[in-house]
Amino acid sequence: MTTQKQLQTLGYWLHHTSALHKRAFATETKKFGLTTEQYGLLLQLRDREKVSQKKLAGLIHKDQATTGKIVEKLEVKGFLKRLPDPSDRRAFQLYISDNGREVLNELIPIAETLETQAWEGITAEEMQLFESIMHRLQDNLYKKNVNEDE
Amino acid sequence: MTTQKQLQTLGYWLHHTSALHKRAFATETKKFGLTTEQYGLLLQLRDREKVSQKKLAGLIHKDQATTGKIVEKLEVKGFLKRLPDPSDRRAFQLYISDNGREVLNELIPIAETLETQAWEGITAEEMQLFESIMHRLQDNLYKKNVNEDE
DNA sequence: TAAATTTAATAAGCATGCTTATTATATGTA
DNA sequence: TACATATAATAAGCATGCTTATTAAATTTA
Repeated sequence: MTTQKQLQTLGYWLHHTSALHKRAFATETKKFGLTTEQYGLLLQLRDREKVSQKKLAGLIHKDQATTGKIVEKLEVKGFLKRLPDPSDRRAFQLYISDNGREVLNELIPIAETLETQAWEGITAEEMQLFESIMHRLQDNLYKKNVNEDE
Repeated sequence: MTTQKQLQTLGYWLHHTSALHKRAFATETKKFGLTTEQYGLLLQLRDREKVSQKKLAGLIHKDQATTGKIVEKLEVKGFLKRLPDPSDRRAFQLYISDNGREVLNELIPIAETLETQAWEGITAEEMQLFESIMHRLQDNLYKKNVNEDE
């Protein structure tokens, strides 16, 4: 609408829409006290065992330091366990806990409902195209991140 | 690809793609030391005068506290000025500074180039559809944020 | 006008996210 | 084996972003 918006369309849309989604998730799941990031991390652990934090960081597309902080919080809440890696004393082996599975069982339907509501009025074809465009955007942006190491 | 991804498709895509864009912007503009948020805020001030922080927060879709922090950083860097509002002693009137305009003149072409590169291989029609889907997603998510107050 | 309520900005506390540095441990090479 | 290098995790510092509380000033109302 304004000239300004034109100038930062993609960044504005991605960031703003992402923020709206994050806020909606927070509202819906307030009583569980998990952020979208903690939820996403737990999901990755659900069907995996002995994952190191380094490996997990790759799975959730975050850096190791950030991943470590989120893991720490989930451990304090009792939703995952950090066991020593017998073959590498620097590393942990992460496991989701029973409490973690239980909270996921509550959160997953909420996340799915939110997902459904977010896509309301959007056809399957449109979703597919959206997905395909997102892939290309990610590829293009990923190349920019990788190629230009200072 | 995995079951996990299915479960948080939208949140994952929005957040991850947004992060890729933000990192690319940071890489390209490293020497100016402005974040995407600071850039977006300055853009909003470019063609406006006497904007309060409250008003500005609405323009950039952020809360007042966060907006205040970003304004503070831009003021320290000399890219905007905070003058007292003569009609309301609680409020400021914000103005972009000459230095702010100069840094925008450097940043805008970089942001535009990044935008072009991000959309590479995506047709004008696809962009339009993407935009339209984003609008609907935002509408749907916005309703969720507004309607369910506690 | 006086008291109650609202409002603009800020502060404090916490979570994510990035970068750089540190520590302890592994691995590779001489 | 000894030394150099690489690696997993953490710490510290800073920015965004949210929530709740505070302060001073504005507005409403009684």
